[in-house]
Amino acid sequence: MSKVSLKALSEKLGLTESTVSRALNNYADISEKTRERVRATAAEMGYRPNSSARRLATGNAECVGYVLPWQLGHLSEPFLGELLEGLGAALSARHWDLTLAVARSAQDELAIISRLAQSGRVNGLVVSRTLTHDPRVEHMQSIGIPFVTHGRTANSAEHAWFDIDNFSAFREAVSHLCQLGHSRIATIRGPLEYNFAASRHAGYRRGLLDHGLDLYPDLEAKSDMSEKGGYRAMRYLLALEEPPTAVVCVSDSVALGAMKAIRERGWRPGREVSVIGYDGLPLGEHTDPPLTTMAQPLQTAGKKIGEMLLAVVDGKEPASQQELWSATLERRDTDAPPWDGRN
Amino acid sequence: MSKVSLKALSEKLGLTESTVSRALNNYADISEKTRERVRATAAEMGYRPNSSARRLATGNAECVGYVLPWQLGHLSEPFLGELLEGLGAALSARHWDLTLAVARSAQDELAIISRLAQSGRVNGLVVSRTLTHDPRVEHMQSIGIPFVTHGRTANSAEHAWFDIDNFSAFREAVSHLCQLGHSRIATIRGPLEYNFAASRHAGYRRGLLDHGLDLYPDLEAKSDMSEKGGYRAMRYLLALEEPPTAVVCVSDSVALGAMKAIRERGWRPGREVSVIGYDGLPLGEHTDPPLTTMAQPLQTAGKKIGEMLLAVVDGKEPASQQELWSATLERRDTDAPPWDGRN
DNA sequence: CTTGATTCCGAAAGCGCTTTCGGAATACTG
DNA sequence: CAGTATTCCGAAAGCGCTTTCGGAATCAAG
Repeated sequence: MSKVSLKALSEKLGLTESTVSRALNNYADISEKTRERVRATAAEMGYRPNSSARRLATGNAECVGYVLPWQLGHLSEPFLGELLEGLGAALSARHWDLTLAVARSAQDELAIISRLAQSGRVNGLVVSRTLTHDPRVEHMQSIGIPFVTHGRTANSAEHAWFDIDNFSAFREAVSHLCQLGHSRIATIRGPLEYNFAASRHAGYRRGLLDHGLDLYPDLEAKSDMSEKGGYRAMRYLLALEEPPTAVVCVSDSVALGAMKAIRERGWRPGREVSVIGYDGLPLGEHTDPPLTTMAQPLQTAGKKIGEMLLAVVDGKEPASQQELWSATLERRDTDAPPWDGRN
Repeated sequence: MSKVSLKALSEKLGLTESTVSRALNNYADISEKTRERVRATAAEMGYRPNSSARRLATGNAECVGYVLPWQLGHLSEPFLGELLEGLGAALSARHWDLTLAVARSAQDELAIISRLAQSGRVNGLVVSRTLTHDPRVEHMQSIGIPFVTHGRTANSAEHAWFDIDNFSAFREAVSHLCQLGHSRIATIRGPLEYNFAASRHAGYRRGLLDHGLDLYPDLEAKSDMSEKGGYRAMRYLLALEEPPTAVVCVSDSVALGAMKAIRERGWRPGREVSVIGYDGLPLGEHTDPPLTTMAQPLQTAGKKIGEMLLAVVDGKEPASQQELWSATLERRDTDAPPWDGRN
């Protein structure tokens, strides 16, 4: 692999390894002249410091890890690319690496975190899809490795996190429906262990209360994060004696399933039943009809997260690295006033 | 981070570092008894060998890199998750790591490949979305780092690759349309630099020839890999004096755009114009109407690729590590016989 | 011209682990 | 029981780089 070593380089230069090393690392006690000379021949010879050696000597991995959510559904993946790209961008500013920790189970996940952290392979970690009570967070805290979570937790006051304001997003979605004239508004919520699902659900309830509406347990259907789950939940809602005239869904994929159920009944999303999803997936523009959704800004989330992690690694107080962004209503064609039967 | 070192562990055991090391690494010259004793207290003390030290000593990075395609579109990302999960699975069998190389440009990409390879950070690489003439491949070959490409190239005889049989897939798609009775079959093709796009296009042409049909340049619309591109290309096709009765699209996302154009004209995909996409994206089930597509099997592609790369790293002949999988027609609702005007 | 302050570089130790080699202790032959 | 094989472990040298420290050379100041 790496053919030219520090030794080879220094011999060619007629200098000591230590001198060359310091020259390359911009130590002050190297004359500008030799520094340039060193740089030049280093480039010329194609010298690349051996990472392992460097990391061993400095005790710095120059690398952070991203814990890949296991069993991430097809549709939830638009995050992935954006996130990884952003993370990479933030890290490459320092020439740091990004290693992926892929686990097969929650147990496995903890073990992998331990290995990565304690073997000195990474200086920090980022985990996505936090649970309200997330064992990974406690684990990382006890290990003492810098980290930032993508999503808050129950004790997020103590750590660095990046999150979208799920609560406000759903509150706003419900408010929007109320202003359109709806009063029988259902929700299809996700597993409440997930912090984002719990927040969105709380936002839904708060939105109703804001407008003086009552909470009906019947109108709160639960689902997993899949289309199929949304489909089943919507069928349940449609089977109610008095079906809702609108439904807010924990995610776009769940909303997709819900729309399918609505169409199957011979109804049309955005007519008999308004539907609002969450995520702002681009594919929502191509559904039948195009799906109204709460769009979250994820273009630069990854970069932000990366920067936050670097800050924590640099010793910044974790609690100082917290960022809350907002989702915005993206109206397409599935939200409308309650149907009057005509049209 | 890692508190317990080999030294600490060996002192506690009353053994030499070297002995402990060999015990842990299953050397034959360590008695079963002490081996067990070492293992036990190692686990007890929570010993984790320092990766950098180990890598430096062995000269083995125990790590491979995945070159993240830059500017991967939203819709093409379903691959990403599957691929990374699979890669991770294959690597974790050996406790190897996966580091991500994210680039911002083609130039950048080559530089990053060099750095990763020549600094000894990775033992091998995998790159996706190959071009027919891919500079990355030549570069990796010249550097001499093991690699496998996700997609073939012009000189794929010489290296390891994993690919889907794009040619046959499109040939089959066209054949299917012919059997439905279509004779005026168009295509929306992607940028032909991409090997997959070129293959699919060649397959399209071959499919027509198979059925004794002529090739009409007018019916070959070009597009980038986006929905917008598909939209524009379809508008062009629809504006022809005699529009096609069927169109095969280089990807599902392009097909999505095409469907939009068809709907806008007041037609219906699968009625006036049949549409066949490629990828088998799950979201295709939720479009209007559900999109017929050539589905590629990517559940285990990542794992397979990982295993192939490990084989090459192990010294297996790269040319021996080549795998071609097939796509299958997934009929949904956008393929039908030419419309007779009724219904 | 001497002294003290600067510049600049070499020497050497060490990061934490692996691996070859040799030798002491034990076991096996006849 | 001498002699040869085996087991098992310790000693030591490195992997390729960083970093502290000290000293030679150069400079400015008196």
